[in-house]
Amino acid sequence: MEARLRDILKEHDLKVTPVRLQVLEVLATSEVALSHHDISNRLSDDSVDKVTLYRTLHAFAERQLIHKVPSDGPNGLYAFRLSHDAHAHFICDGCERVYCTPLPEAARPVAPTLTAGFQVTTQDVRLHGYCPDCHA
Amino acid sequence: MEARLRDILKEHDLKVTPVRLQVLEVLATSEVALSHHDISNRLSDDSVDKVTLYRTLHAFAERQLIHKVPSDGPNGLYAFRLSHDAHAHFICDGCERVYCTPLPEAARPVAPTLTAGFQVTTQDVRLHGYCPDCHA
DNA sequence: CTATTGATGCAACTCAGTTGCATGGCCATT
DNA sequence: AATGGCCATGCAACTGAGTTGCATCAATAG
Ligand SMILES: [Mn+2]
Ligand SMILES: [Mn+2]
Ligand SMILES: [Zn+2]
Ligand SMILES: [Zn+2]
Repeated sequence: MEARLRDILKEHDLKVTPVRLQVLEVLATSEVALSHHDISNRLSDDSVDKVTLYRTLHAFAERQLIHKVPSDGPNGLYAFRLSHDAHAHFICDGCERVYCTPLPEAARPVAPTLTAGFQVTTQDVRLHGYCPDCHA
Repeated sequence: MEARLRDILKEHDLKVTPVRLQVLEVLATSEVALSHHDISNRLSDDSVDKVTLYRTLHAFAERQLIHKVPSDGPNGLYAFRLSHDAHAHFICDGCERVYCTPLPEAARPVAPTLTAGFQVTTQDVRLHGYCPDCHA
């Protein structure tokens, strides 16, 4: 496990450190997008400074190891990047959790020609609803 | 103009006040989504308290007069609600402005059957690119 | 093993947004 | 037109996310 994480960091030109290994493990094994607070809580070593965690997240995002997820709430969410393809974010209106899911080719909106002059480069879809746990 | 704004407020069961009229005018005449700071700057009466403005925005959003736009940046954006239909948000990667635009029926992603158990109720699309002003 | 570079920790700060409370203005009733 | 209830407003103080500067320490190259 840890050997695999070491490799991921090296492949992205990131120095291997205990903090980074832990943070990466938390993100790589989570099914949902996590906030700074969430991650901090899940770290086995609870003495990691908050600033260090922010900087770690920035470094990971810069190297495309993770990505920041647009959220409705006030604080940022981060998720491990599975693929670079267009994907969707499923936001559960029950538990507020955000699932980062692949989006079938067929369900992708074709970049529409909006009002003339708007040039679309990338797009992403946000789905609201209820996750398995919250399904009424 | 102002008579029209008064009507809109009344139709949404909101008491008519000078602050609300001004804030509504700013939002109703803007082509792009605005932050608390943006709105504050555009108010003719610059003595409006920031808390009052926040509460005004909450009241408007609660009554569906406006809606909060999911943004990448740290602060919230608000836009006048044109229709209740699914629509897209165009985010200019040049000037950072967010345009709230209708989305052609054909370009709407069909709620995909994700992993079993996820129930989709609503969806919205985010488009990144360059607006007319920033078009290279 | 040593040197360099960058990762970490700590303190102080900025900024968005919130809460409690007192005052004042909108509007319904008379 | 005057009265009064209710809620919109303003002010002050607070919370919480995220940032910046700087000193120290640890990961890796030589
Ligand atoms: Mn994602
Ligand atoms: Mn919108
Ligand atoms: Zn849920
Ligand atoms: Zn632009």
